[in-house]
Amino acid sequence: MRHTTINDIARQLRLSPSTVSRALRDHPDISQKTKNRVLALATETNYQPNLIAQSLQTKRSNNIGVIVPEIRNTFFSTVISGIEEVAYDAGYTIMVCQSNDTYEREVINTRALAANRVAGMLVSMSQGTTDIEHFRTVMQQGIPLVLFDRVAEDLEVSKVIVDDFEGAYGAVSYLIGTGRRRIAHLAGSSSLYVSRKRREGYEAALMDHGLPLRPEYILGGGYHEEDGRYGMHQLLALQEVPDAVFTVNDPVAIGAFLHIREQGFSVPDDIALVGFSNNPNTALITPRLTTVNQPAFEIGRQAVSLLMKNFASGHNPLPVETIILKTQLIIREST
Amino acid sequence: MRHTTINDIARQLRLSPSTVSRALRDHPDISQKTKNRVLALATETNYQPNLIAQSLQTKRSNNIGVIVPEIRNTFFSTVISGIEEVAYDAGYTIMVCQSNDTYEREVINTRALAANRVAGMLVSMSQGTTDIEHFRTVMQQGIPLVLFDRVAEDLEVSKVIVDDFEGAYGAVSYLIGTGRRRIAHLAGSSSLYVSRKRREGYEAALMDHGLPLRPEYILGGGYHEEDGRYGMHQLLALQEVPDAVFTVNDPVAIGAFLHIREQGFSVPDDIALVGFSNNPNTALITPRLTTVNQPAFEIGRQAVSLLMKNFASGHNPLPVETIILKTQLIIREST
DNA sequence: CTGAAAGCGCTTACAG
DNA sequence: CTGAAAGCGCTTACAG
Repeated sequence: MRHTTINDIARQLRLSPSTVSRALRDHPDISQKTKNRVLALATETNYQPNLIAQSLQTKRSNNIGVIVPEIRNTFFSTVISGIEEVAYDAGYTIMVCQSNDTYEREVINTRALAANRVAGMLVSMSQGTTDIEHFRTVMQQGIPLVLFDRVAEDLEVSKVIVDDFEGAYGAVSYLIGTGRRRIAHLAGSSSLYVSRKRREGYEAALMDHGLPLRPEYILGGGYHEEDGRYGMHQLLALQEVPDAVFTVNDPVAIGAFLHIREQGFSVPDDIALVGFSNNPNTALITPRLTTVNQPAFEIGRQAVSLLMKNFASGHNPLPVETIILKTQLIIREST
Repeated sequence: MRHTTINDIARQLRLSPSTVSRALRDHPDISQKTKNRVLALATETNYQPNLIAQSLQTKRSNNIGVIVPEIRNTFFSTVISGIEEVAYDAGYTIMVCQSNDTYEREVINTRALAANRVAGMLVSMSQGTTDIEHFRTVMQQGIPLVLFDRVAEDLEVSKVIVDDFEGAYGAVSYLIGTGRRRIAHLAGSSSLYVSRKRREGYEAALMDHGLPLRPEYILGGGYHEEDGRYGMHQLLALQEVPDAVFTVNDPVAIGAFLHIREQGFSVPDDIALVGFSNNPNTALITPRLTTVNQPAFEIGRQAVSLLMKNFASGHNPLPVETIILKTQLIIREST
């Protein structure tokens, strides 16, 4: 017998389990004397309520599910920190899954969390996800869902994002303002809404300043350092090498930077560079990288808060809400 | 009615819940025909077993609790990635808590996870923890526990660590080999076993090479960038400024580096620098930082594996085991 | 091959 | 103020 139960306490005190249960939750009906006896024995036997049993009974869970592409990735781990922070204060524990950027695993993750009857889910989509039926299933099961950063455009669900278009537009406009004319874009995957928005911001900035859109300057790819290296490798092979590169995120910017340096070019003299996210390590590189700040911790906080608002609303579902946080161009030495 | 239950299926098929339960778990007693009917309806109604109810009944949980000082901190988020990877393959989901490096919150975290009746716990201790009674409680409750990286010396429990002494000894010996003689150490908190071991390695290396131990060269502190800055600030104020610094971890090394640079000194010309962990961003700084590699992802993998070995052993507890992973000195440009 | 019954550890109307 | 009973969604001896 490892864990003390309510029945153990009831037996020892010659009370009914109902009374013990009420005493433990400080029900007004119960006499102070009984409460004291129960509490004393509970402390003595190190009683801890079985949350599993409690959840089954009350149909309320104190767990929140989180799915991200990769836990080790500064942006996501910072978001998770923010989520945990707020969840902790509200008495929730988080269950964390990673999709490894694959659709299959994301689907399995949503199933596992649903089977665990989490109170709600917070998801940042995998790069490989185009079918969003699994999210519909989650919602049909009555599990509140909030998407953050990597969201699905055509899913009617609450979201927390940043002004990706604006952020990209501002970054590219700034590059143009510093005299750059041949600005390339390492764009990530077009399957992700967030990437499409950033690309649109890039394109709009060029057009608004009367610069041509050159297809060879827009390269798709992934979101990791190696994708940045590879993309940069391709750009350097061009007839007319770009004089600036705006990347879909910071890891790609860092990969691009490393490749540029290895090839003997200089940032920013030969090529200016702007990333997206403001991961801490962008400030560590020499030259320190210009980047678009994304408030990762705050995204996490807002996402859980939004989710918990749904818990509070009971069974009448709240209207869908999209929170758009402001980005900010952090100008440093790579531009 | 959101989630389909076994009873729903039983009613529709005019079967008993027991039969449905058996059919679902492919029990040999049940006829193939019945199994087919059950499975078909289960799929159609999108039945997902209620893991909560299952856990309560079987007294087995498919959740593993993880407590780290901080989720956003490359080392820990990488360990968590490793944990999730192995846990996922074995059908477990992880519940992640952060102690924010405080004892109080660590205690609350262990309680919350115990109340959730996790199958086991994986913990890296907070800086503020000296009393380890809460871990004893966890063990008394029959919850397998494995400590990693930041472990308690006098707790009889399985652990996954690296050869901290060796790692430190090797790093400092290397510094001595390159001609450095005034080697300081930013040592972290002496409450942590891991820090004491690294410090011992530092001291042993000095002594073995006939160098004096200078108290003013050994500075306690925390584990973050700002602690490195502050420690370095103090070292630079010394009569005789050190010509090398070995730090308890990489964030501290980075803080020290930034302060050195801001003060107009050069790494490694004026001061050589060695960190500990080999966080990815140490390779991003110019000059790239020499550091002691700690296999973070592997630490995570080994820790869960050890934990799961305990699940398998049933109620006869396994002998305590300590896995010591090898470190490796990564020589780069800061030395 | 299938079902009735009991129970995992709780909570909560309903009585008294 | 306290207790008996039912039930949350499952599983598993025990019968038949």
